[in-house]
Parts: sequence; structure tokens; C-alpha cells
Amino acid sequence: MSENVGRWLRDEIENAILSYEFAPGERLDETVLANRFGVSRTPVREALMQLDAIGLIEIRPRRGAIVIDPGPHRIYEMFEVMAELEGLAGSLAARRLDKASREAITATHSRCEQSAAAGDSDAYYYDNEEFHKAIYAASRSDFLQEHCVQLHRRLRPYRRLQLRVRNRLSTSFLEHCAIVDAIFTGDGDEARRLLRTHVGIQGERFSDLVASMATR
Amino acid sequence: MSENVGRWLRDEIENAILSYEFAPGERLDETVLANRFGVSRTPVREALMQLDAIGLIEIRPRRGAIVIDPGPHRIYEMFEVMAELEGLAGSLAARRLDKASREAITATHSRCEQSAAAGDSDAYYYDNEEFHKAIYAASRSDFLQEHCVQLHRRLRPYRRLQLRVRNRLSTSFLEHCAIVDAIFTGDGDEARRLLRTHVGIQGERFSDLVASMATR
DNA sequence: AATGCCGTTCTTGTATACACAAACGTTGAC
DNA sequence: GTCAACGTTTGTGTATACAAGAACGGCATT
Repeated sequence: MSENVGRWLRDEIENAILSYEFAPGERLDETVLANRFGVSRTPVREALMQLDAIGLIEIRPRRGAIVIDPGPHRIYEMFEVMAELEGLAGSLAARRLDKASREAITATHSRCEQSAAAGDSDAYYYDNEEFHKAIYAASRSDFLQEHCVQLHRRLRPYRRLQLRVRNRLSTSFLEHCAIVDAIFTGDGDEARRLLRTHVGIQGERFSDLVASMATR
Repeated sequence: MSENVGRWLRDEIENAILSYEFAPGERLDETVLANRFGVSRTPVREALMQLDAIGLIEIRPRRGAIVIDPGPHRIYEMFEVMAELEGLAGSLAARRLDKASREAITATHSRCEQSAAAGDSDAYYYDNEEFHKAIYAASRSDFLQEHCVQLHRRLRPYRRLQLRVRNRLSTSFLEHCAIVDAIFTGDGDEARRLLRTHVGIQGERFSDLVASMATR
């Protein structure tokens, strides 16, 4: 319960939004939320203001808060930026790699290998996240790392959809191998290039994404 | 007064922080702020929560809000990310350029030329900002544009310091020329490369920045 | 019957009050 | 004289009350 009701609520509502419990476009009533969580309106408002600042909801003056619906195009834009930031993280990681980061990447990478081999999509989803976070950390840039984690968080639901597609699981792992190789050999440009294409969604993968969003 | 006291306060306090009226590390007392702006504590708290979500201040539970002091290293990291995002914007702009964006870039570019020729550092500072914003817009990615504008905003005070250095003004303008050229000829990779080095701070430019920060 | 205006009601926005936690100062004891 | 403990003070965290604005529905008029 994180010390402070406002922050706890922020996380709670954020999770509810990211897990589609609060659907895009849905109106969030302060009183209803306050009753649901058993607190007064004040911390609810504080939580909503923060989510507005992050960009998850939109508070229209005197007209309440609604969950933002990014829509396919904007999600594509977000992946575009994510790909670029991950590319930067990879290129920095290749240049600045130290022993601890190397071990963290190796460890998460082999966990991905196991869940990919087992065909366990849910486990891979989680291990994949840890793998990418290990790369962010290896960039040794706190600011970049925080940005990546935050954007990753917002894209989480869509990534999950992506993994359902065809044999994306094994393809994804093969791409990881090449990425690890580039980082460990210190080839920053290659790491950047590989991560950009790994994270980005182009061509048919975009149509796949839109299709799976429509069926939600 | 933007409809809503909370948002107005957020902008007000944000400006005060970015213009160093509230120094890094300074504690922001809710009651003092409320009195200063002639409102109650509630909207002040709302504004502070938003600034915390953006990352400009840090609210430690039960210990008040303090202005975050990024410090040279973190500022360097922020410029690193900014350079990457601007590079992406430039590369997209080169690919997706349309008539309106082309005209916007041309217009802001020539305003930069005038203020650079006049040696008017303050005017150039402003025109330069508009020039970069024109490139963000030309990327035709709303998400990227918003991100760039927000980061640009946070780096604004440091950019201003940079311009004071030596004959950065004319150098900067020459770089602009090359960037415009790359974008207009559709050379996305070159635009990306040029913008990255234009925005990034390396080598002695970083020491210059640290030095001017110290004398503040 | 349809449209426009007015009033009611519901929700948001702001203020104020109260409770609780932390920090600092003072006093007493070792 | 120094350290610790207790009390006071200051400031944050939450709740509640009140005010103002927007949406919706009803009534009247065309």
C-alpha cells in the first residue's frame, strides 16, 4: 500500500487501465472510484491528475476523466519511438558493458531460451521483459533506462498481443541471440540496428497487431 | 488562467523551476505556495503531484516536495536521448515531408539565419526552438512530436547556456543548413546523423556546459 | 411534432478543517 | 558536559463541506 494512498491508487488505476479493466474511452467517476477503493475523493483526484500527466487518461475541465484510446496509429508511433530508444540503449550497452550487466543479460537471455523451448508464451512474455530491462540497465544511463521502462510499461498490453502471432516466439528468441552477440562483441551500431528492427513493428506485423486489437 | 487553477499552478511552478526561481534541491512548501498564488493548498498539491509525475520534483512521503537537481551527468544523459529522438524526427521528416512542413521548416530556418547574422543570441535561441519544433512536426508522428517538445522544454535552460559559448551561434546555423538540405533531399539517414551530432553534447562542449552551470 | 430555453440535478473544483507523523528543541539524568 | 527522551511545533495526508458549471430533461412555443 506504498505509504501513501494517492500513489497506491495511481498504481491500482494504472494497472486497471493497462489490463483493460477500464476500457479506452470509459469515463472514470471520482465518486465511484472513491467508493470502490474505500477512500475519499481527494486521493482519487490526486491519482487521476498523475495519470493525466503521464498521458494515460485525459481530464477535461469540468467534464471528468476518460481513459485515452491510443488507436492503432498512435500505438504504431509509440513502437516507433520505443524501437529508437531500445536501439540507443543497445548501442550504449555495447560500448559500456561491464561484468555485472553482462551477467544480467546472459541470465535473462537463457531464461528466455528455456521458455521459448518450452513454448510457454506467458513465461516468455515475462522473461522477455526482464531481458529488455537488462539491456536498458546495461546502457548505464539512468534517464534512458527510466524512459524505456515507462514506455515499455505502456506498450505492455500490445506486446502481449504480438506474441500470440504465429511462431513469433522462436523468431523473437533468434533475434535476441543476434542482439546479445552484437552487444557482447562491442558492435554498438549492429546492436542498435538489430534492436530497432526487433522492437519496431513493420509491414504485416502491424496488420497482425491491428487485427488482434480489433478482436479484443 | 487556463480554466482550472490546478493546471495554471502546474505551469506556473514548472516555469519557476525551469527558470531557476525555485533552485534545485529547494523545498517547496505547500502553504507558502498557496499563499503566494492566493489559493488554497488543494490545487497546489494537485500541481505538485503532476510535476512529480513528470519528474521535475520529487515528493517524499511526509517529507515534502523538493526540486530535483539533475546534475551534469543526468543532463548529459537527457541530451543523449534528445539527440536520438531528434535524429528519428529528422529521418522521418525526410521520408514523409509534405508541402506545409517544408514551408514551415524553410520559414523558421530563414528566421534563424537572420538572427544568427545579427548576432542576436536571444532571438536565435527562440528561432532555433521554432526550427526544431518544425522538424518534430514534419515527422508526422504526434507521439514523437509530443515527446520531443516535452524533453526540449526540460532541456531549455541548458540549451540557453550552450548558446553563450564561443561562436556557437554561427556554427549552429551552419549545421542547420546541412540538416535542412538532408531533409529536403530525402536523405533520412544523413538527417538523422546530422541532428544527432547537432543536438548531442560531446567532448569540450560538455565541459563548457558543466562550467557554465557551475558559475550560475 | 420539433426545437429552443430554462431549471434541476449531478459532478467537478476549491477551500477548510482535522489528524497524524516527523523534526527539532529543551530539559533532565547520568 | 553530553546524550537521550519527551513534548511541542510545523507541515503533510485525508476527509468533508460548499460552490460553480455542465448535462439532461421537461415544458412551452412555433
